[in-house]
Amino acid sequence: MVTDRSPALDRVFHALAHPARRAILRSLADREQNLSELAAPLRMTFPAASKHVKVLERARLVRRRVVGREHICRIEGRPLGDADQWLEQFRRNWERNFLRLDALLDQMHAEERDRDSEHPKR
Amino acid sequence: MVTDRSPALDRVFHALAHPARRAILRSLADREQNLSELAAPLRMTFPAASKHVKVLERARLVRRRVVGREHICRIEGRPLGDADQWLEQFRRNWERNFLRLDALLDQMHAEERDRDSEHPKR
DNA sequence: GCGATCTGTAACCATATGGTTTAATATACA
DNA sequence: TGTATATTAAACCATATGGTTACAGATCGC
Repeated sequence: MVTDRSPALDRVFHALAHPARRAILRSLADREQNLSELAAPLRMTFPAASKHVKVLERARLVRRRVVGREHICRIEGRPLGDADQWLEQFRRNWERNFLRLDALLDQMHAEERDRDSEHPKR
Repeated sequence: MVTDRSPALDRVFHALAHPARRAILRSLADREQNLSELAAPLRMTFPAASKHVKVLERARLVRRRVVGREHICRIEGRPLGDADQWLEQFRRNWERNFLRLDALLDQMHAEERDRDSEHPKR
């Protein structure tokens, strides 16, 4: 069971809530990249891009290793799976309740038909 | 194709990034509820809870209709599906690249074996 | 060693977020 | 008509966010 009270989930969804950070993730889906490579396509200064990577790291969506002067980043998939799982579980729950509502409506219609056949209008 | 630059997606993920808002959604998954009912279980003042509902509305995750003095809220599923879709597409992409990496490693190992068989060490 | 490169840190700014308290508005009810 | 109820709005506060510029450290290549 995925609870709503989860600082980890807070950080993951917050990390996903900015287009620059989603772009960084997408960029990293192809291959590992260092900070300069990640920052280049973003229309902002390097420090701003660096902060976005830090947000992704706090959410554990990205890990970095330092090689010489380069900081090489890669995606960590598990937290993304957590977000996925929350959404999927939620959606399932919700759809189940929709089905329940449908069943209720069917039942009401059936009862209505029963009443009509017992006490025909005509 | 889901793009990274999407204010709608920004709002959805941001809305999901707070435990109170996830709790509200979960509560609404069971049944429609007015603001007082939604606010009751949250450990915060009514106005604070009301603001959270507004955030969910801005993300189009929740719709309200006014009946007398009550504001009755229900979930709107489509934007949640968008988030789901982004995550799913992203995950698929990422896993595909992982498979590609596996294939590359297999290929490298195969070439290594070929070299070894052409030039045996012993 | 020296200059170019990759990154971090600090200081600053405007705005957003998440909460509070208090007051105002509209509706239901007796 | 008056009172309780459901909700919004306004004012305020502390902190976070997202961006900038300027500077400080490492480290690579010559």
